[in-house]
Parts: sequence; structure tokens; C-alpha cells
Amino acid sequence: MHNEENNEKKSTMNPCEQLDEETLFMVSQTFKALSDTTRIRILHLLSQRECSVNEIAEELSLLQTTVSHQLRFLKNLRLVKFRRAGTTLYYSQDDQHVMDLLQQAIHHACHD
Amino acid sequence: MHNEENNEKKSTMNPCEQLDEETLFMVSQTFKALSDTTRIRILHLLSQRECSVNEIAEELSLLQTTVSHQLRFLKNLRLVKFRRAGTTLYYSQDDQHVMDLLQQAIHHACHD
DNA sequence: TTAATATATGAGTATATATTCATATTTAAT
DNA sequence: ATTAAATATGAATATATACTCATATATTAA
Repeated sequence: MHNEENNEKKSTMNPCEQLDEETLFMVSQTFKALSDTTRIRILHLLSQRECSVNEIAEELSLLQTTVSHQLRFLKNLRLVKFRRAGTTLYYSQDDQHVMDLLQQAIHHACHD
Repeated sequence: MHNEENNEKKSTMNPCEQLDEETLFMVSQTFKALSDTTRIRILHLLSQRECSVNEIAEELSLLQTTVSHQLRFLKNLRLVKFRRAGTTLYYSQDDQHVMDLLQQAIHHACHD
């Protein structure tokens, strides 16, 4: 039996075994962002290309204000960023790691 | 510029570029499971070891009925399974892929 | 069969969330 | 300065969700 060694090695490789309050909250927030179909569609679109608010609304058949509200949500979590061009704001992804999580889940869902 | 080649390669590697209704729903459900702090704590515990309902409740300082309700949620999504031993039900993880998503998010949150 | 233990279930309540409508803000053009 | 276009914001509403209490079910032992 090598329990102590194993535990030691495991905790070296994965120092997140005990979930502190802060980590727990961050993780839940991240997944909450990915748990709504509207936000998933927006993020999935932004994973393919930069879009203005109106472009997102048209492409996904959503109201502009719905898109704006969700973009604010995603922006607060720093999952998206934007650049301004005149009165138009172009949004794009800003967290490759979270986009990877989304892509993995989509891939998994597609193949089951 | 190799855009066409890149696109072709990307769509070969990732055949899930357009999200159908069913995939979208599955993905949102999966992330919804991971978006609640109570469920995260339960899944995180079950990623380490098999536990009875009461063990989970004690370990996480939750009411038994709260744990039962959340386990039902997770069982419906086939994220956990259980075996019976007398009157005791031992729950364990049942979807390694989703556990990987959780572990990645925890790791990411811990290191930012 | 009765009692004890472990777990599940249903109803009620409180909170969170997504969407919509109305309107405000910002930028650029005339 | 006005106007138009793009986006953001706040309030209201409807729905979803998590938790708790009371109670039901299931398994085992006496």
C-alpha cells in the first residue's frame, strides 16, 4: 500500500482538493454563465467570430436588449471583451479556458 | 493566408459548429448541474470517494433531504450512480467527462 | 409483525434569473 | 445643435430553482 505517497503525489499534482469558499463561488459563476441557452449561443457565435450587438441579435433572433443584458453578464465575468468602432461595439471572446470548457461539452453532447 | 485550409481542418476536427436544439439543451443541462455550489461540493466529494447519503450530508453540513434532492437531480442526468448495501445507498460518480470539466474549472479558478 | 434506520418524495416558500418594455446614453454625421 | 443609429440600463413580470418541513417508502433486525 502506498497511500501516503499517492496522496502526497496527488495533492502535489492537484492542489485544489479542498474547495475554499472563493474557489467554489468562482466555479459556480463560471458554470452559471454556461448554463443558459442564450448565453451558450452567444458564446458559441463569438467563438467563431467577432460580432456587434446587433449582429448577434439578428443572427440568433434575439432582441437587442436581451443580447445587451447577457453581454453585460458575460463581460462582468470577463468572458467577453469589446472594441468600439463609431457607435458600434464589436464583442469577442476573452477567456479561452472557458471557451474550451464549452467546446468540450458541446463535443461530448454531440457524440452521445 | 491559409484560411480555407484552416477552416476545413477546424470543421473536420470539430463537427459541432452549428448547435442544434437538442445539443444546446444537453449542454445547458450539464452546466446547470455544475452551476450550483451544493452540487459542486457533492460532486467534488464523490470525485474523491464513494459516499452514502448521510455521509455526504454530514461531511458537507447539509440536511439529508437537501442531499437527496440534489442527488436525484444528478442521477437524472446520469452524473452519479448508486449501489445498495442494506438500507444504505452508496453514491459515486458516473460521468468521467463531466467530472473532468469540473476539475478543470476548479484548477483554473484556483490558479487565477 | 413491529420497530428502527436510511433514504426519497411532495408541498410550500423564498430567492434568483431571463426576458421584455420603456427609456437613457453615447457617438457620429449633418 | 439636431438628428440618427447603436447600445445600455432600470423596472416589471414571469418562471425556475434551492431549501426546508412533514411525511412516505424501503430494507433490515428483533
